[in-house]
Amino acid sequence: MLPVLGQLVRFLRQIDSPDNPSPVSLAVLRRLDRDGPARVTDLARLERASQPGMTQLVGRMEKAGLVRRAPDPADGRGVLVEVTGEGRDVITRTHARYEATLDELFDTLDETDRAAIVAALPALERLARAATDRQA
Amino acid sequence: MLPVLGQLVRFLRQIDSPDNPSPVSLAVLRRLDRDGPARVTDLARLERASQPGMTQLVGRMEKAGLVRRAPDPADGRGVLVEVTGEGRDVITRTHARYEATLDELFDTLDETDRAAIVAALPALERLARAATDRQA
DNA sequence: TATTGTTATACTCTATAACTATA
DNA sequence: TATAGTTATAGAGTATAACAATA
Repeated sequence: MLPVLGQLVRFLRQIDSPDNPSPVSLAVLRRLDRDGPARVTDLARLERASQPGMTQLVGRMEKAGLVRRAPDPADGRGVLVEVTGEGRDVITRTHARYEATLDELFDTLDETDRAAIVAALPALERLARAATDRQA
Repeated sequence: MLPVLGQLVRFLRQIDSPDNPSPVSLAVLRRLDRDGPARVTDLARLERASQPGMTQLVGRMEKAGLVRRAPDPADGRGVLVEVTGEGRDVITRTHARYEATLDELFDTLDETDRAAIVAALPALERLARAATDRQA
């Protein structure tokens, strides 16, 4: 199972594009889009990155216009990171690109295989959630 | 489907360990173990890396004792890269670690979900192969 | 000339340690 | 003192360009 997943994801990652966000960057964007603004410390913890690493990533993303920083009104030490419209566009474009490639591969399979994968998706999603929860 | 795969694999990658080979490094080790010695150029092509990148990766792996280099008797320009016993040990340990973690997650699912995933594995494997073939 | 591999160089990403500002 | 964030610095990983050796 493991080599299967590894092959798939390394392939997806190699889909080149002008604005190819790193996996962590995309994960941060998706999280901000889904859950709203978050502090650097929380992003670092949730994405299993160091706090300085997250500061730097957020810095690069801000420079690229994907997020913006604002002081946390509730805590003078804190910073709230928020996704921008351009950040949301990147999420949309990246997902569209990946989905298109996946669909293309998917179409090379026969009906039986496609049905088996579709039937397993909810279970795989729960497996992924178990993995995520285990981290926290 | 994509976020599911992304979550799973990023999680697996975060399993920390004293000797955590990079994904490409592990892929090279597995290939050498499965198919025998290979030239740098072929490894670069097969793993979608640049030739200098593969030279450097093989250099690091050789330094770590995972592979050895030997002149290609059939071509004075070529170098044959071969996995060592220690390299095979790393494959075994890494897979064991990953499989153990996957099993642990797997056990949190109910019987229906587990069956669905098991049933989809051959299809997922063909999907991964389609991805790999598309590269070549 | 073409191919194999390496070296030179640079850039991205990430980490640990040291520091600043606020609680 | 503890926490939030940043800066300083270093290392892994990978790329393109230039080079050396062999076909």
